[in-house]
Amino acid sequence: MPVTLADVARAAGVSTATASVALNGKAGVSDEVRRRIREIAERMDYRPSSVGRALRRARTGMVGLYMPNTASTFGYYTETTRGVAEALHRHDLSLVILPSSHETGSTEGFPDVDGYILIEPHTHDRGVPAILRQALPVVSGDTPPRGAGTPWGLVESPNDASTRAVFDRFRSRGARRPGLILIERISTWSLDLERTYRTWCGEQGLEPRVALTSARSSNAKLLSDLAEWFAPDGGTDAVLAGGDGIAVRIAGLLRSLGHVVGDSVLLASGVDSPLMEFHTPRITAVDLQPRHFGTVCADLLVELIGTERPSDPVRRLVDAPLIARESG
Amino acid sequence: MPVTLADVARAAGVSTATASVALNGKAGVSDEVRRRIREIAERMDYRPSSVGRALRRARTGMVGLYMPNTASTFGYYTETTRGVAEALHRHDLSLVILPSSHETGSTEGFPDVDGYILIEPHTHDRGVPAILRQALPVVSGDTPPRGAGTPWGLVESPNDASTRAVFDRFRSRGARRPGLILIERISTWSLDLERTYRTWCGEQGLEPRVALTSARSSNAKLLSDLAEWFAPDGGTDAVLAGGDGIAVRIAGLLRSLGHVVGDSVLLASGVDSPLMEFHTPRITAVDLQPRHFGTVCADLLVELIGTERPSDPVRRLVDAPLIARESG
DNA sequence: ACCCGTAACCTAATCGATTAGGTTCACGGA
DNA sequence: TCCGTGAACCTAATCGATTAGGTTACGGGT
Repeated sequence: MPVTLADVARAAGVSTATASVALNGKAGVSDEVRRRIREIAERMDYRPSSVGRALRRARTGMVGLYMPNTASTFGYYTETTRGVAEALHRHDLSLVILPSSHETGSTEGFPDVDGYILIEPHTHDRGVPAILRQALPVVSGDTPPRGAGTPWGLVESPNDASTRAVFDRFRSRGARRPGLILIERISTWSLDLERTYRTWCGEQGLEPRVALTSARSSNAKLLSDLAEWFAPDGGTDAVLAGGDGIAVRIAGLLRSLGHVVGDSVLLASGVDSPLMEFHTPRITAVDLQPRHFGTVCADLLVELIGTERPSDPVRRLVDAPLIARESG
Repeated sequence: MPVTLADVARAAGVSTATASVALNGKAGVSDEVRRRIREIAERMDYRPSSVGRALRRARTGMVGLYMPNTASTFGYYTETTRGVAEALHRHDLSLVILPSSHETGSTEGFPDVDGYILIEPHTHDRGVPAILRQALPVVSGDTPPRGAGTPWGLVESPNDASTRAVFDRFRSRGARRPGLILIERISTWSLDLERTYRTWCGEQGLEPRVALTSARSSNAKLLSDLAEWFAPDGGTDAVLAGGDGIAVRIAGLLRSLGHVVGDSVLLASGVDSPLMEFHTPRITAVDLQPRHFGTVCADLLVELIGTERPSDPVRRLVDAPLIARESG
């Protein structure tokens, strides 16, 4: 039994209409009455019901966040989520975490929202096209897979530029056989990394070396798989690893193989995190600025809510600087 | 302009009351009419408005999640959030991420929810008492700080038992001067670790060695701080580190100091994660089962919503097994 | 004195779903 | 035949906030 507008109006001896107008700062009430109503509302600790308001305004004030249910990179999603939540809050919107509808591809049971934010939409995730099919504003962080539909807004990181920055740096530090290690090929991000790397290799006259490993295979398995890859002579002498977790893992395996990270083999991570800064040696990484990325997604969605669907997605770019450290 | 119940009713030639009853499977409609209404609703792709329903039922179907805004342990929060979101979804509830009201201590601007879940409530977080003050069901994952208020439900991990398990294991592997490294003293969890460790030291006739470091201080700083702590003779020879990130960090620093992790110094992490499994050497850790923990919190809250406030918090325990690995 | 404009309020409809409380009608029993 | 009963529907109120569209009453202009 929370305090309703009617309670406040009754206490102030006015109609709900007047109370509403007074509290919302609209014209049509005397300053005197407005002051009194405000005071009474304050004293009664009146909080407008978001439900009543939502019904009338045909806006729920909710934004749905959809992310892959495999958290491949560790701090990244937490940071992104926080960034989104805080930015939305500044606009009086709330963030709802949507369950993965990965297999079902159904938005059944999703709450009513004013728009969606998609983070890292994966190619095989059936929930992604289901969301894009709806007539609501969608901002996608990273390009959705082909055929999934077109978002209203698109927030991108310059993956090509940062990938090149990593490999150019490897090259300038004397690497002759740089390689790339990925743990998945289902996000646009990792596909970008691989494509750019292969192009770069072509330009440099190098043979590309791409290893696809699993986030689940054991260290022993991975060690034997990669032993040849990192063989002392003719092996990979610089590697970009997708994800902060995988970079730490590779660093350990390289030590087991007798390598010195940052010296006999250069290492960089495609995703920066505190872990990269505090690893020994500190690991060179691309800072995707997840928190900032989240706020940009949220702010763009806020702009798009209430507008017509644009003919082409509105694009935003979030810088992703290379943080150079000892490892590579 | 989504399809409303009235649209369906009109198309079926019945009143909204009949349509509502038919679609909700309540008695009072003939099977024939029910079938027809269902079919029409299906064909029109009718989705009940959660707002209209919420207004009438005086339930929003939303649960608020409040977490510390410092993500001290990396994958932990993502996992917990997913667990909560999925469990709630099974009960047709949605999860809203609340912004931190750390400094303001105000729930102003929070959306209307049916209950709250607090994860790791920190001692100095003013949002925690603000939430507990409300007349809504709250489930707290970890005990809230003294004076913050009493939650309706409490989900705990056996921190004492798992801390003891770690140090008993250190002891059985020959450690003589085990120590504890924390990065904060504001969560019940870390306070539990420290208290249990000190008690354990008393029982064992050992001098406790607790180091409080910051998640922000540089490796160089930390290395010089800890050099004496880990001195070859008489230094700490086994350490429990709070958090997966900090454990990896300590592992690196120990290597710099000439130690062999798992041999000259034993290392364990208070929080397990894929990182611990894939580090070289693999790091012994307490598995807090964050995903499961999240579902237990959610399920408990669902039980409590709609009931009277219990005189004492309803308690649930989530097991936290020690995952023994090479490091310690 | 009369008219008109306007500030300051109020009445009532509206958003969508649910539900208490009718109304109708068919059928069974006396 | 008449009444009672209950199934099958319907009407209208309700939840809380907003807002279009009145209704007063007061003041200025002529």
